[in-house]
Amino acid sequence: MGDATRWPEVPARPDLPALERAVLERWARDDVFRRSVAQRADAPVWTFYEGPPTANGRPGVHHVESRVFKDVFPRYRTMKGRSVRRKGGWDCHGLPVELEVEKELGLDSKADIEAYGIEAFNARCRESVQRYVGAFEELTERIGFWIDTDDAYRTMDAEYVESLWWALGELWDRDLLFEDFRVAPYCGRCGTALSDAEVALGYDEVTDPSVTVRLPLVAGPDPLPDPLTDAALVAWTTTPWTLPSNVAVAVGEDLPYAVVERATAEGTERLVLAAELVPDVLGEDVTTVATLRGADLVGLRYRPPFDHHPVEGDAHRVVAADFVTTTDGTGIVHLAPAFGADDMQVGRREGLPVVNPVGPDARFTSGPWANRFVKDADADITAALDAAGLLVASRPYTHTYPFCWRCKQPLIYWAKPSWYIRTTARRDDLLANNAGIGWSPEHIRDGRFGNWLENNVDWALSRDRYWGTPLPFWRCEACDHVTVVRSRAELSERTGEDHTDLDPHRPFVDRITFPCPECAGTAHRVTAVADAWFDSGGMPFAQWGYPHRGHDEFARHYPADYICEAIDQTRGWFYSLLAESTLLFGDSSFRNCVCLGHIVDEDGRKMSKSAGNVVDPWTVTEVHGADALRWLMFADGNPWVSRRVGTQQLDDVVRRFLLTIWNTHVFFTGYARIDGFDPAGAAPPVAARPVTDRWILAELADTIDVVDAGLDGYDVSSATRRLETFVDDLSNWYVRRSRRRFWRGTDEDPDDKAAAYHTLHTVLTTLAQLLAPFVPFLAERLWQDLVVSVDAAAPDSVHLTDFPVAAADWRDADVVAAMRSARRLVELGRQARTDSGRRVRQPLARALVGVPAREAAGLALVTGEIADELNLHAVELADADAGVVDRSLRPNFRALGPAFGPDAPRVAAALSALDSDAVGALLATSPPTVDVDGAPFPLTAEMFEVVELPRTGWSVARDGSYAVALDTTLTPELEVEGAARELVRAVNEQRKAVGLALTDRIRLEVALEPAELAARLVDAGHRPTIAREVLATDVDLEATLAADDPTAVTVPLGTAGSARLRVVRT
RNA sequence: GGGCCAAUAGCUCAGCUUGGUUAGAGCGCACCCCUGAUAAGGGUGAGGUCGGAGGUUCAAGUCCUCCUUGGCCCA
Repeated sequence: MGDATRWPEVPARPDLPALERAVLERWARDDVFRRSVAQRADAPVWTFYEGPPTANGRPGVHHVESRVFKDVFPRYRTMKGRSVRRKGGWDCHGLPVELEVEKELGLDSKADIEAYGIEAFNARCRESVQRYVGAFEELTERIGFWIDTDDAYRTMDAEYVESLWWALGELWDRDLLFEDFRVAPYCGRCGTALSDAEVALGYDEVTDPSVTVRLPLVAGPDPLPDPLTDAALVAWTTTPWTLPSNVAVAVGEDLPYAVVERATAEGTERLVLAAELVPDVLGEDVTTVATLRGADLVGLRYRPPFDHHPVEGDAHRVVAADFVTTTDGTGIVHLAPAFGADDMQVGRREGLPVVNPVGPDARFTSGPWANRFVKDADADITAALDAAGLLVASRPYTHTYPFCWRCKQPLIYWAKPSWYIRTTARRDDLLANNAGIGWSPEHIRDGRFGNWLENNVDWALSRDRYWGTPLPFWRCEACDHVTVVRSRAELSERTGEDHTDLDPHRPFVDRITFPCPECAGTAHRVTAVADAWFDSGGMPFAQWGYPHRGHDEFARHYPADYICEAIDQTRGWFYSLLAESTLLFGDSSFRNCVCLGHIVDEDGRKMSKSAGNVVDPWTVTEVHGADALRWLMFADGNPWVSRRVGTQQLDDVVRRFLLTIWNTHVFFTGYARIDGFDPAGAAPPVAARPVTDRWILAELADTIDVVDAGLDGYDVSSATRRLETFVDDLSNWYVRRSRRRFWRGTDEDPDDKAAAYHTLHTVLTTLAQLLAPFVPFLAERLWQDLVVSVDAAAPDSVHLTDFPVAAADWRDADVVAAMRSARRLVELGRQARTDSGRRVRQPLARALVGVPAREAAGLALVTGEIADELNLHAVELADADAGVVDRSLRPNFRALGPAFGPDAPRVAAALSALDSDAVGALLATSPPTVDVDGAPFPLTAEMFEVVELPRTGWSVARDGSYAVALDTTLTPELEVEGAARELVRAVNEQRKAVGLALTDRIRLEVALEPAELAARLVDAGHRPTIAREVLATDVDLEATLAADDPTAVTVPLGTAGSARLRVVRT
């Protein structure tokens, strides 16, 4: 062994957060992140896109989740030799930012904002975004997410906005942009449409008047078929105020409808509605005249309920729609495209007109109820229907309805002009590109995301807001011609003024006009801004300012190999990325996508400020450390299921995993210091090392394979599970079995000791590399202590190393299998010892073991391990021929099933029932054959397993095909040997009790009871063993120790007697 | 109302893709061991009709259908 190494002193109980802060300092001082990227500069590129977090609030634990998942795979790919640029990004625009600023400024509506001034308002938005960026950057660094925040793109930067302008220009040229009405939830008092998120804030249960109306059928080009003559459709709505705008009714094509007749004051009438709903709507007093399918009604015409508003085009007819159900209403749905998203969609398909007599204040603009808030007109409209003889019924209807979260007014759904991206024109491309994406979990592709794409609707792009990417559409006030401007340079050309330094935000761009290229008019910008999702979906090109600049970077980093966000982004970022790249470039901008579940508290509840169960990431990092949080994220269940984060889970990770690794490290480093182990010294060849060493190296090789394959396939679960198992194997089998090899004297068996040191050192350093992507702090500390401190030439950070590759001579399937059997047998042996009351310290002569036949040969490798672990002199394979075992058969259904089909269970039962002699007879025949109800069934060797159970009266434990029988006989020799072991243990305990160092030598004084035990120990040759084990230079087994000597202790020595002993340092 | 996911030990989760007759782990619990990893470590045990009902199959926790409950997304 060398002696020049300087192993660091490693504290038994680490302060993990402090350790991490020290690592952070080291990374910063040595510029490790930058160097890890720089040293791969010429390697093949692997591209990661940062899905920009909206910096409109302080970061929470859920941000940590996505950020550590964004970290682990780039770290891994870097170690695998790829060039992985980590460009950060910030999503700066959008309604959440505006709302935050509105709150700060005490503004309450768009009118307030405009009164405050758009320029000042947007300046505050910009400032608000920047305020939180700092908080994100700090947390990002603390959790070890390596991302280049200095190089980050910002969606509010002029170059970014210009890229989006270019993209919109491309879409315009390809006829993929258009303007049309869009129905959105709208507050008439605030004068603004609300986002889905805002609408979700204001749902409330209310009772509204619902009306059921008759719509008399009228003959169209063809006369009405017989049962429908003089009949009326029965339609139902909870928004009577939309009836004046009725243009059609919808039926379900495959639903059954009934024509019923009922008595009225004037005679009889015929009504048409869904057959299933007749009793609910009309009661029992009706006669069914005819039954037909919805499809039979399609195309029929009816008289509209009101005629206050001019209706152009082909209206007032029956159309089919798949959203029609029979859960309530009449199965005939009134359509007013101006006031319902479904209605508008059907209206587009059917070419229905839009009748919209409602103004931006949600009041009627014309007709008898002009200037009335629409919902206030419901009662009068119902009365008018009744007066016209159209009202079948009017009932209060209780449902949840959205209200404005600001002013509590009921919202209406209202059509307003809006810009759309014609994504439906590329639906097949979207689906095809989606099919090529590697989703995790896979079901996203055909499930949530695929379904969403199947039902794709055009992307509503415009928002009538302030803090966003202004749509670069300039419309001529004279001829309506639209000019799409792709850059500030183009704007300069068109205006003849220099706008190259323009801030391309409102209100600056709004002020710019230029001559219409088509006529003599002047073009003004449309006032809308883009949906913020258009910003983030454009990041693959816009982050480089492409195509105005950044051509090389774009070419090099498109598409992304990997992106990751929470699962709620399917319709957000994942969609906007796919839609924009499909429409602009024809392919998907990302190849693999990991979707994450949500974070919940330790009891599985959603985290929310109001519940007071929000876990602050800073508290976690300061109490448990970032590695603990990271490992919890990676190892707790699958990434896409919601994850519980709380003290209990974090404590568990620290104790069970991180500290187990640390304890192993402490163990190794402690002894390496004592022995001055030099890892550069000659290592015994693996094949020459003891079986335990070969075993742990084989397990290590397998762990490398599993972790490598897992990370390669974006599967952290199987990787972390394998690492947890490996760490447990290492600590609780390898180290525990090997302790003695480290602390016994170097001169006893130098080769064995060298093998142990080299093996454990290899394992720990490799483990550090395997852990590096997951828990970068602990991995770094291990690497520093185990490698950098003793090898000046080694990479000075684990994150600068290559991902480990298993050496060929580590792999050893036989040893792995044998050790698996051994550990199972040891378990049984311990059980047998417990049952028999023979504690492990008492040596026993031998055990007979039974294993499945295929494992018998390999068992020789590990019988020594079993004997040692169970403190046995011999472990022997039970031998049927020696007559000491009973044999029985265990059927193997895997082979029996296919061979015998329905007979398999009976054959299996017959095999299980055979006694030892019958088994012998069966094995003696060829082929082995079993009789079932008189019929012979010839068997193959695969169809059963021979179980050998020791026949002796020893202490037996059995599990399946494995069995252990302990010979519990205590001979005088074994008794004395047990006494020697007890004595050694007691002396060592005493050494510790009096505060001796591990290396101190002693003089041992022992008085034995009975006195002749001394002679028995000496005669059996235990004296030198005792001396060696307790580092005694002198052993006196016949000392005289006074009963009241406080420096002496009395201890029992098993069944042999007891001892009074004293240790004296020499 | 639609889509997707989940349901396995007291709790948290593996196992399901590729069906095989003994369903595993951690925590917790009970009992015990160890005392040269020691403010650590380890063992043994109890604990399961694998949400329910059908079906396919020689064989179902695993595949299929329906249902129940919870979650997410959308209407």
